[in-house]
Amino acid sequence: MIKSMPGVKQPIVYILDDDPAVRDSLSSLLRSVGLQASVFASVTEFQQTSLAAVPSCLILDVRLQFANGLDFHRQLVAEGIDLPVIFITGHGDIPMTVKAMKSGAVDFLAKPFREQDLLDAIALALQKAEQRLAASSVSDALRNCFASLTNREQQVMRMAVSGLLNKQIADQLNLSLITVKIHRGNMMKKMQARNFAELVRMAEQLSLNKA
Amino acid sequence: MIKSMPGVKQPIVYILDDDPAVRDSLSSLLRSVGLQASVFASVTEFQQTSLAAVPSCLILDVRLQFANGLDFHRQLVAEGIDLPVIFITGHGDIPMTVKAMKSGAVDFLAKPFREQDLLDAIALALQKAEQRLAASSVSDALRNCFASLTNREQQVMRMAVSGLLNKQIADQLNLSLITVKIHRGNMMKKMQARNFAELVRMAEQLSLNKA
DNA sequence: GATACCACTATACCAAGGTATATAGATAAA
DNA sequence: TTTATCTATATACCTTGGTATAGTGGTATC
Repeated sequence: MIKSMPGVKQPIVYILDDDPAVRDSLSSLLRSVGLQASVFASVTEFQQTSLAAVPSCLILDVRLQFANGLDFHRQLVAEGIDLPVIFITGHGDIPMTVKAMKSGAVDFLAKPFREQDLLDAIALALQKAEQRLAASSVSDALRNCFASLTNREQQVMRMAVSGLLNKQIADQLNLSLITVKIHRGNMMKKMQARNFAELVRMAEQLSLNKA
Repeated sequence: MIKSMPGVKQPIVYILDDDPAVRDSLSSLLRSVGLQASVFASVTEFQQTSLAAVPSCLILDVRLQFANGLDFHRQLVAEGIDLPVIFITGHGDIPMTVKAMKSGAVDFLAKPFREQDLLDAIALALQKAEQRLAASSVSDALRNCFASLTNREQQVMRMAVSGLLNKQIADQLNLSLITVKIHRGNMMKKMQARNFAELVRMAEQLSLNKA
């Protein structure tokens, strides 16, 4: 059903539930469809694990022994860990569902649920994870390029993409025109921008205008 | 509580519910906090109304007499009518809630709910409506500028922001260099772009690269 | 037929961008 | 000490962008 494609790494489904029976049944369900599962009994146990750099999602019980799944989800989001989350719960209600979905959960399943519903949710979550991974790897590459610039080159890039002429940049930085041109040329090479339009779009992705 | 600010038009809250008692109680609740309400008993009645160009949201009953609120919401989204929607229902369950939230609803309230919860949801919805309105008015202005360009000028703009040199544009369009320069100059004036970087960002907003 | 708009071209000129070569001071690492 | 990197500058040269002026031809509107 789920084939291992060349180039795309094997996805991982994390399961965080304090009930051993649930952990077992879920992980065996996942294995039966060829998905790799990784189970955790507590928030602390999960936090001690470093997440693999593959498309992954988290199946999260709302009511954990020592924690609230919703709060933990919000904490993950606040920490910038963008892991698609699927909630499962035995004691759900509508306000809880709304809260979970507002926080960005992919799905919210009340027990008992159909296995297929969970598998569908996982498929969607992993798809989102792949997209985010692809997007972040692009912007990672961009950030690396930008970080490889010297301070001056970064300054010149910011000012250039904001629309300033070389002459204006030179005035504001108290430099000669030729110096600005050279910084600009080096910057374009390091950023691997084939033309100025491309550079402007890179700056947009890096949100250089805002910061 | 909700003051009429100068410059910001009076928001409208649409109410679509087939129960007259609900319509009455909701609209009097809204009026009591100074909000303008506009009530509808059926989907057809709502569709016959042209929406005002002010921040607005829709309070939508899930179970209507001749229609499904969730489906109607999806239809609105599909038609590009981006009106923040708050669902209310007397017979809700978790899957229904998930479906509504996935479609982009602002909130989902099961009766009986606290009045304050609804008012909070409305405040959030109207805030979103304002943001969308502001964003769309900006891109409307941009689209008007772009539409005011002649065909040639649009072509030249697309090619310029994709990074092509005037010479390359001239070759591809079988024009002389000077003709391209003139189209480009006229285009910059009409787009009110102060520099090329700004033009690239305008093109991004118009998503000229995709289409 | 006059007017307006669009598209296209040419000449001429100036401003701006970009590169190569060469030089030089400052600083930090091997 | 040598090496490397960053910073800054100058001269020279070429390409590209942009504008003004002037003119041609087509099309549509009044």
